[in-house]
Amino acid sequence: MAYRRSPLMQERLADNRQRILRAARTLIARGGFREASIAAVAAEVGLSIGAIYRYFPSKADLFVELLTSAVDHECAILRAVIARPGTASSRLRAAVESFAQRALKGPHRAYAFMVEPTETEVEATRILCKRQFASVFEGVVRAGVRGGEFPPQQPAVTAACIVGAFTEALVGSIAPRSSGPRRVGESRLVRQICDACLAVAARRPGAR
Amino acid sequence: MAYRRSPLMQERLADNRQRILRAARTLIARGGFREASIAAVAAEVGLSIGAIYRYFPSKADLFVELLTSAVDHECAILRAVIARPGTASSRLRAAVESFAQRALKGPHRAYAFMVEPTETEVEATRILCKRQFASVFEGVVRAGVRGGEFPPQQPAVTAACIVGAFTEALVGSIAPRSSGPRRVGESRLVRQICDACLAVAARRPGAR
Amino acid sequence: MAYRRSPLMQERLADNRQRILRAARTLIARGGFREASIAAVAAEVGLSIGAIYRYFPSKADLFVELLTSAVDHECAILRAVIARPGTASSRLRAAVESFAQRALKGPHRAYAFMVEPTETEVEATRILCKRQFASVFEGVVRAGVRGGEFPPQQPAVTAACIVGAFTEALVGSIAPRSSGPRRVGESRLVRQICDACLAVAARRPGAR
Amino acid sequence: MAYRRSPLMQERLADNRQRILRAARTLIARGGFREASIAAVAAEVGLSIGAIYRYFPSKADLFVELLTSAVDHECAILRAVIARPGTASSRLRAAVESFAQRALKGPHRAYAFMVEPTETEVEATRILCKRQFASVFEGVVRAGVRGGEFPPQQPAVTAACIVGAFTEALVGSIAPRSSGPRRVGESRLVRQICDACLAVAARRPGAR
DNA sequence: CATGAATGAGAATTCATTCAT
DNA sequence: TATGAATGAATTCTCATTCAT
Repeated sequence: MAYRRSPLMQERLADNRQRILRAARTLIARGGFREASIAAVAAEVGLSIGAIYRYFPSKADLFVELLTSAVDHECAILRAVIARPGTASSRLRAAVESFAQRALKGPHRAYAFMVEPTETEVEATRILCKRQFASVFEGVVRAGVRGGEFPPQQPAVTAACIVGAFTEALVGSIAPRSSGPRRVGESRLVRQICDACLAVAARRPGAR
Repeated sequence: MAYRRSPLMQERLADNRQRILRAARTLIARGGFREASIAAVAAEVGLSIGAIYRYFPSKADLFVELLTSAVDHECAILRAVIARPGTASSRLRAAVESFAQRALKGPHRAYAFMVEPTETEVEATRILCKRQFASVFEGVVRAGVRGGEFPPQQPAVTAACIVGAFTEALVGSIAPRSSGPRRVGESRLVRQICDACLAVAARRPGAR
Repeated sequence: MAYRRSPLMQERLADNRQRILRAARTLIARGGFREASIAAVAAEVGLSIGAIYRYFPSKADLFVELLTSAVDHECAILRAVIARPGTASSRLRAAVESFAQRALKGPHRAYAFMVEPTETEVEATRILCKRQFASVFEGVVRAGVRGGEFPPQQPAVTAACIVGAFTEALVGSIAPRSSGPRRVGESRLVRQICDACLAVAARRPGAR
Repeated sequence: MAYRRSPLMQERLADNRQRILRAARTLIARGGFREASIAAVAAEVGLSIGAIYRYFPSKADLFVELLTSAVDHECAILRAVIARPGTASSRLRAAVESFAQRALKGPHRAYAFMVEPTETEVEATRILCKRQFASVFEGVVRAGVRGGEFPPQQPAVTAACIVGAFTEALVGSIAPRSSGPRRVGESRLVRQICDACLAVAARRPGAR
């Protein structure tokens, strides 16, 4: 006698998880983690506060998943870019360029994901994510070393340096309130960042 | 006329500001900004909450000063290192090495100062600090370019990449709870980071 | 679909705003604004502190609304009294009498609303309220002047004097802790106050 | 062997009480009671916080005395004005005019003394002060009644109405933030206020 | 006798989480 | 099963008053 959920409704329900994540992303893009209270997320999705807790056991869990999925997504894109044929150098450059261009599109969001803090639990996840993120780059570097394109090195360290380099260079021109005058010349910025990252991988070991 | 403070008391009073800053640093090192509530700081110094406000008008002021002084101190050291005679390359390497070695001593602290987020006001200060920090490196890079040691480039971007590279490489292996297994080989890590940073400055402009 | 609130709950909820206002009024009547901390109000309603903030964004807002609604209510009554047919004199007298009789019922409350100071924001509202209040009287005075019943004058000043006169005369015999012996003869007091207010409006310009 | 206080110093000490009161008055004139914390008063006099407590057992006591002395002073002036020869009417008018002109000179201070709130203890004093203040006016009114110049009435009520009338009319154009456009025509305002107050005393009893 | 650092008891406000309906 | 009102603990900040020196 009860109403059956219409397929549409069913899809909507199945979708709720995604919609919540999407809403959280929107809020973060709008005003950083600080603006993304559970109440705000609920309002943004059009669900009740309680409903959020039906899908995520705690706020931390929500944000952990958010971070994880964002990084997963980003990594997938980068892996695809890297999988294309070409030298390690060209693929590394393409990956950095790809990331940089996306980050410059949605500054706030990139900032939050890369840098802005939250609860301890989320923080821990961010570190894991960064590692995962770095490991994508580690892949090309390692390939380049194997192929003799890059000199011997610790690819993990190189990858960390690369990720750090472009993050910092982007965040510097991205961070909130940094209504910088240097917003111009994005394409030049991107090129320089790519050069820098490539140089890190292609570096020649220095003096003892 | 008036009572003179006993030397002991006088020292204690003059010291309180420093003791508060020290306590805050301790707490930050222990658990990040998150653990450093005014109440916690007060407890750590052995003062009342109200007493903290005799020395700092607000929590933000306390942390801003903390950050500022830490960065000032760090910058002074780096500037001294950079001021020594030698090629731009050797001086850049020396600066990176110097920073890296210190960061590896107090990982948590470095993390909090470089990366961990806090209130908006402090965050804004961090951005300024990072710029100041980067400008030190920008100096050597610029010198190297002028001297023909490094190719033409935007020193500001290079400096950001360098700071990002070593921060990430250090903090990545350092971040809270990351009781990593890779704690080994610190000297090798430092060497690689130095190589990477030098490479960024000495890079050859790429394709396109 | 969703659970429906029981009518009882619904009423309770709809009522909470009013209950909070009522509680605040009670506390003010008991001990002035000073006794009406958010905590006290919460305790009086039987809600948690946080709950108050669901209904009012800040303490100031609560009190501003309290003041505004009290004055609105009072003004509505007075306007009704004034709207009745009759000479300007009789209507002015009726309004003052009406107010006086009500004020004598709830002395403390009248005191708090007319005189007791609070936070700046509320204070600002009180000034607006007083003006609104005075403007009601200004209306009759102006009518009386137009009709030749009262001599030419600045109705705004007259209204302020009238409001001041009856407030002081009432509050003076009313103010907190003034368990005065003069509580007697209320009807005579009211009559004298009415006479005084009428005289202000009907006054003949003096020397100079 | 101890240093003897120089006469100058002695005077200074004897004066401290007055200097503290003066400082408090200054602060109140500058920003109302809210700005007059014990620390601020101490700073203004150039004494230590502790020293204030040597002269006044508590903050409330300080402000009570402040209020009392201000009102005493004001009353003395008014009494002198009233003591001059002339009809009750002319003397009443002169007193109101005298007060009004002084109030318009130092708006903030008058506001604070007449209206702005403080601790309960001070509040009680304000009421006493107002009564004392009113009793000065009560005097002339009574004289006028006795001399047949004013009709029979309760002089206490009349006095309250008079004090209320001019206070309100003045405070209305005086209250903080009321950067009113009507700051003009002060002499006209004063005249109207005087007329109103006289009318209150000279009123004819109205309808039953 | 003076000093002013220190206290400590509030005050307002925020928000993740729970639970009666 | 969904709701969102209610909770309550945490946090920052204020200030009159005390008391060791």
